[in-house]
Amino acid sequence: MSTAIDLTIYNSLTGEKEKFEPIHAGKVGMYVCGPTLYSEPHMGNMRTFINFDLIYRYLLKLGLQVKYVRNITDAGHITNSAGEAVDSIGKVAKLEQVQSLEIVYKYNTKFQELQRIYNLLSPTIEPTATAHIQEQIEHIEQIIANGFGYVVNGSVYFDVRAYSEQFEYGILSGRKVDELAEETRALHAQEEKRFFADFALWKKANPDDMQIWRSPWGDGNPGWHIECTAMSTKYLGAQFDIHGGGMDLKFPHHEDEIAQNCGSLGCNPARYWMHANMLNVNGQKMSKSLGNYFLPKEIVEGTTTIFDKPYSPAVIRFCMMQAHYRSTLDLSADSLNAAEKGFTRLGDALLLLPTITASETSSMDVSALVQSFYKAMNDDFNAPMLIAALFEGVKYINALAENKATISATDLAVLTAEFHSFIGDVLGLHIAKATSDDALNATMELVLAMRKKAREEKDWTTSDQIRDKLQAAGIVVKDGKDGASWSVK
RNA sequence: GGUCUCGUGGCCGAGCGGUUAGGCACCGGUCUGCAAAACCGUCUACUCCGGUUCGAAUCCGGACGAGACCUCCA
Repeated sequence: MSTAIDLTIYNSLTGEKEKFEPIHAGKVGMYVCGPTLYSEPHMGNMRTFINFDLIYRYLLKLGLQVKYVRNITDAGHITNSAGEAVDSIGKVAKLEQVQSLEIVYKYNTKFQELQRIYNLLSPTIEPTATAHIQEQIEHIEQIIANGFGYVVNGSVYFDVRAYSEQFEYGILSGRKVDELAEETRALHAQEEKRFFADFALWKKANPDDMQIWRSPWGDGNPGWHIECTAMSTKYLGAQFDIHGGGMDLKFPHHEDEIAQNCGSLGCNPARYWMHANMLNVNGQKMSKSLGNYFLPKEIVEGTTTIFDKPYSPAVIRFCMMQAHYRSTLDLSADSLNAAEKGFTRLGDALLLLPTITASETSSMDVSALVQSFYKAMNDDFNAPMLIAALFEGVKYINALAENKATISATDLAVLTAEFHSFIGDVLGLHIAKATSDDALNATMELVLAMRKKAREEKDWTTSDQIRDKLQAAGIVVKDGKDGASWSVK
């Protein structure tokens, strides 16, 4: 279809929508910050991954050859609000009295399962931090050699002041180094740093650390940001096309990634920085520390206390797709119920397509409709606009089914192909077809034939009894113009 | 306190200078033995106050409100 790439992407780096031009024509390198495996990812985490899955899917739809790298953080010391280096995985491991790797393995298994449930395409590579300690060390050595890092007592820090003389620290987040000084609340335990804004590249091992690696500076652990620099460089090169992640990673994580990449290789790692917005609960960001989160599995199984019924992964995905990736989204029972009905309507229309017969001409400009699908997604992956356009198609399809509109054979083929493609391949929504259970199909055929006979004889008691008993068994009978149809609830 | 984002009809949520977003709900209709479902139609909003403009939800200023980040976070 639309072969020319006419994609616009909002670049967090410039704060503007820019025409997307890949470094290598026809190819895209994309890096997205993945989960830290010290707990099960919650629904908010999933929204980010679902959004980047959408982006990945659309890039593929455009015929681009995408190398999508999403890391798995299975080691690393982050710095908490008190300025202390913390190994969050080790912390959980200690609590549960197991080894770090057991924690990582446990939650990775869950994460992989969630990816299947929510129909996320697998990234091209999912590298882990622990498998790239050597690369991280090499980056740190280069940063030191370039004069942007210093060693103190077995730890290595990034020298923000030295860096600021040649590069702009704060280019992504809009922060100014001078202002940061006054803004930052008083921190403890950072007497090793030369400057308050310096951050750890390598942290000397504590006696009770569960995971320790050798380095030129002694035994220790990598800092929180360096793994992404090491892995993105290794798999995508010094500079690639798109770097994504959650909005909350903008500072300090992505800012520091830029600093490390510039400090080591002299360039910003990515041309386009993309940030997905947060999932809110009652107007507040869903987060572990606030405790206002629910798990992606709970909502599918109907075991969260927030919702009184389960929702299918496709409905949740659809609900999320109705909001733009850069907007916050409040997931509520109301919005999910609305999404459920809308999704059914969309799916029904899709299933109606094979029953449509072609005419000489089309009463609608199908080409324009299909172009509107592309136009929506080309505008910074505007999925809500795409869905609105799809519903234009739904109206048309319904009219066709009732012989109130016409479509040519060529247009029907195009519409069918693109409808399936945009719903299935791009939005990643799986439309359930009628059951493939032959035994059930045959049984239902018999039952409905019996009911039809009863109805013809105006035996409403039998007819209604069949309908009600089936409903109780979870099968809904719908009486249409051309006889009854059924579906499993 | 600093930096930034946002305030759209009953709800969710696009649009970001002039045209109906869309979905859900409501209401009306078609269909129907009844019901459900399905389909069609209707409703018509931009926090407030100024300004720019022929024209503003959309741009500028201010007020009020909400949220994010400021070394835990997707």
